[in-house]
Amino acid sequence: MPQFSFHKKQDTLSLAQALIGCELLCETENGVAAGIIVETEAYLKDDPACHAYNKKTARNAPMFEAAGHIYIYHIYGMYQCFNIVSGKQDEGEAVLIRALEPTQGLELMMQRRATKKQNLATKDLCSGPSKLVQALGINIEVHNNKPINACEISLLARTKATVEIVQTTRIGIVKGKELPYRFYLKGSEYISKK
DNA sequence: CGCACGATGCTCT
DNA sequence: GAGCATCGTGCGC
Repeated sequence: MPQFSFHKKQDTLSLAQALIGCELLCETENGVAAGIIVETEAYLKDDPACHAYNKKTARNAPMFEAAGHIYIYHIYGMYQCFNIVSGKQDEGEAVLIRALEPTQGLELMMQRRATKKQNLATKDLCSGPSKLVQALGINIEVHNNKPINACEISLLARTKATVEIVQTTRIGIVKGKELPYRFYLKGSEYISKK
């Protein structure tokens, strides 16, 4: 399986689309879990919703690394979100991975995502940015600021020749709400709500 | 099914 | 001290 290759010239919006259909894997001591990326959001440097919009800080520092680095942050106290850094070095852009279609390690994902309710449906395992982080066993302490494909997390090239992609505004933000920077696989039942 | 709300703590002002 | 790129539960239909 060929790895996804990052091109220096590829801008963040085009990367956000290029990632749709690629497989994301995470290997831990418990095994491998993986899924096809079906939903992404781009965060650009002149974008008020972007974590790198103001200043470089301890939290957003990974966003200023080279394309292909991993940027993970804490949100709402109990969750984490996973991004792939894009743009040029020091530009501060990234793509948020919002949903996956589970492919490997379904049993493992079930255990990691277990709640009070039993038998979580496959389509609910990775249908949100923090859900997929849980399901894959991604952790800020372990994976933040590492280069993808040179650590426990791998990104494989798309196997289908073409995919149909829909573009909309982003979800769950207030600033920059009108910008059409969200992309998802047309017709997928694995994307996050709305 | 949809909607409203509370949990929970890191990050930056 | 306020805000936050979220999620699960509980309730009403």
